[in-house]
Amino acid sequence: MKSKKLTIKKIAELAGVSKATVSRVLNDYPHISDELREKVMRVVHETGYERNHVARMLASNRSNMIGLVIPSGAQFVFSDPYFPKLTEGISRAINQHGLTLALFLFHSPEEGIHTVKNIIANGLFDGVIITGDRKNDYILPIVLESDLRFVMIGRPEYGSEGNLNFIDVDNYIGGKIAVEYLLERGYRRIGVIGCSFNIAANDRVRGYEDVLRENGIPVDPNLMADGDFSMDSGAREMKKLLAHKPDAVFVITDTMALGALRTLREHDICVPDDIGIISFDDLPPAIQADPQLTTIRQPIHEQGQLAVETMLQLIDNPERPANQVELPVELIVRASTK
Amino acid sequence: MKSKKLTIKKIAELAGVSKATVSRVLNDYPHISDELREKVMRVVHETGYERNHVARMLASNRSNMIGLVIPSGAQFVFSDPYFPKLTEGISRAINQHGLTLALFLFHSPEEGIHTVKNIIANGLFDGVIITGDRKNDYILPIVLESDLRFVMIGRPEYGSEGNLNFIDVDNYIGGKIAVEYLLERGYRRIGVIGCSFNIAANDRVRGYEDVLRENGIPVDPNLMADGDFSMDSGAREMKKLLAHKPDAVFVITDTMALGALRTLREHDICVPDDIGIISFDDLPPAIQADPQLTTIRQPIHEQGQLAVETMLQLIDNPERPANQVELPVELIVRASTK
DNA sequence: CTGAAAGCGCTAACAC
DNA sequence: GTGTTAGCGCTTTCAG
Repeated sequence: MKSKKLTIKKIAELAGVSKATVSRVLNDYPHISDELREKVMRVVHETGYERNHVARMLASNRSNMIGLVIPSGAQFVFSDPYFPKLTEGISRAINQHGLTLALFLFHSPEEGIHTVKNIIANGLFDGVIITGDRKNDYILPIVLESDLRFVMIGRPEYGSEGNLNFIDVDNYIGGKIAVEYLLERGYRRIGVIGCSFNIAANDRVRGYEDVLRENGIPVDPNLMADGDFSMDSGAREMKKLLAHKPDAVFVITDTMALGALRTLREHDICVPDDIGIISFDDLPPAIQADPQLTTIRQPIHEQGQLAVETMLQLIDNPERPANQVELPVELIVRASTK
Repeated sequence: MKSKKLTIKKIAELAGVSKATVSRVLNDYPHISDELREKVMRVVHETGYERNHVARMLASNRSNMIGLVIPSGAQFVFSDPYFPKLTEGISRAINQHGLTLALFLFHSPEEGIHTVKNIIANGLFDGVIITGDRKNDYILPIVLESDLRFVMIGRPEYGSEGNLNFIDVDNYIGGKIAVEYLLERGYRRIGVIGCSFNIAANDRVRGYEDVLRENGIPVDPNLMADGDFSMDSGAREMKKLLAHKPDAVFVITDTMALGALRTLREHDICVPDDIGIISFDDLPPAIQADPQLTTIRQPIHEQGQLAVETMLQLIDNPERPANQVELPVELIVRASTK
């Protein structure tokens, strides 16, 4: 237990300079004589002095803390590996830039609203990264009212992009690629399991519809099911779809695809021979599945990285035009399609 | 965009009292006249004033921020649902107590050491929760040197508990229960897939060994495999075990059990008829598995909750005797045992 | 029970 | 280039 009480003042005394000089040295200011810089740094190293974050925050109005807001009900957060992976990517970037990451999970919309209002009010964070591409997002309106800096993971609803910063993924193209591949492999009665309340999911389904139309195949509502991102919903919706005998299904999430696979197994329907399955994400479960999933890979890690970098740019220059990115996706062929 | 610049000073003026009084009201001080209290609160509500966190921190030397340190390589963090669930539980408790949670993931030991040193140095956090029950923990020694408050999730190595605060789970008992159940169901050649570098895993395996001995069954090293918590290691170790023809295996983690199941499926070995599988955790994959896993449930959520509460007690009273808890576990029978 | 005033440790003008 | 001096917004003695 060392009870240090080193302040910038003490360092200044020891080095025989002013507090201001110490501060400048520590903040890498341009015009300082090498002599003083060295003198200060020596004392700093000898004493093991570290600046007090809080005092810096108060004086500089900058905390180097970024919040990660995950409004989705907490149940999603640990039932779908998407969020852990995203968090991991963000954390990596955060560490690289010497920031610290605060995590906000909500267990009810009320909690979310309350917490976000708090974040805004106490002005502790340099900015927040907001995940979730739900339609009717309840967080966004609150944040928009404030002057809290934020970047979104996933796009806002079409038409309301304004000059919001967001990092999205090419969900629409991904949907097209998936269905095009299915057609290419000879599948014809292609179903889809989507999720109506999610923007990304909608985009993927839109890709599905467009490809069918482009190929002169009618879009059959009977072949379109509506899940909720959970594995169970995948299983349930697949069951419904089965009644209409699809020969392939585009499940817009690996996790839901796992559920679909379960249903298929229960019905002794062979994948990929009796029915082809293609999904979206390429998370670990895609490989762990049996058969391994053909899927559209989205660069989750990169999304996190980019979100942090965008945040940093935003902090440096609040006036810069918004960063609106759509990261490319990639077809990964495995064993769930023939 | 409302550009509020409400300070305690302004509130004091509006309410016609001193800053100190406002501060006292806001901090629920005991002896204030109802009249003043009310006057202040009215102004606060009307204006929507919120205290500035940072200023409070500086003045009070308390941040209400708790760090969650997850030293395990980041790959574990998103390949095993354990951490997401733990994080979720902690987050819930954090929110309930009006704290904020900072998340620290490391991508290399160096990063971990550096970050932890930083946490200690800048004195920003009221305390940290440290997960991971690795033997030879590299974080612990650093933290012990400092006066940073911390509570561990998972126990430290035996003999070094001292007066450390930790929230563990009854891994040893869990191991015993698992193997006792296997014996009860008539299995006799029982193998185990453990993990040598993890304390919790060791405890579970110790339970395994002891039950066998207690029942006069020799502990056969050939039936003991060493995984690393990954699904792949489960698959790999099961393959090795197969050479020695176990009729049941206690896999000390759901995730590894999933891997084991994969191997078994590949070899057309039927679970639970040809071989019984029992695991530990009871995470979502346990239900998603085919067959669903008989497993020992550990209360991950509760662990998080307790860790936060312990932290809070520690902050209030640093001198209190250490809280060393072992939460009970529970047998959950499903379909992977006959 | 309430107010005045002194900091918490640092940064950021402003002078020199 | 470097030092001086105000604060940042709040809590917390210390009087009264």
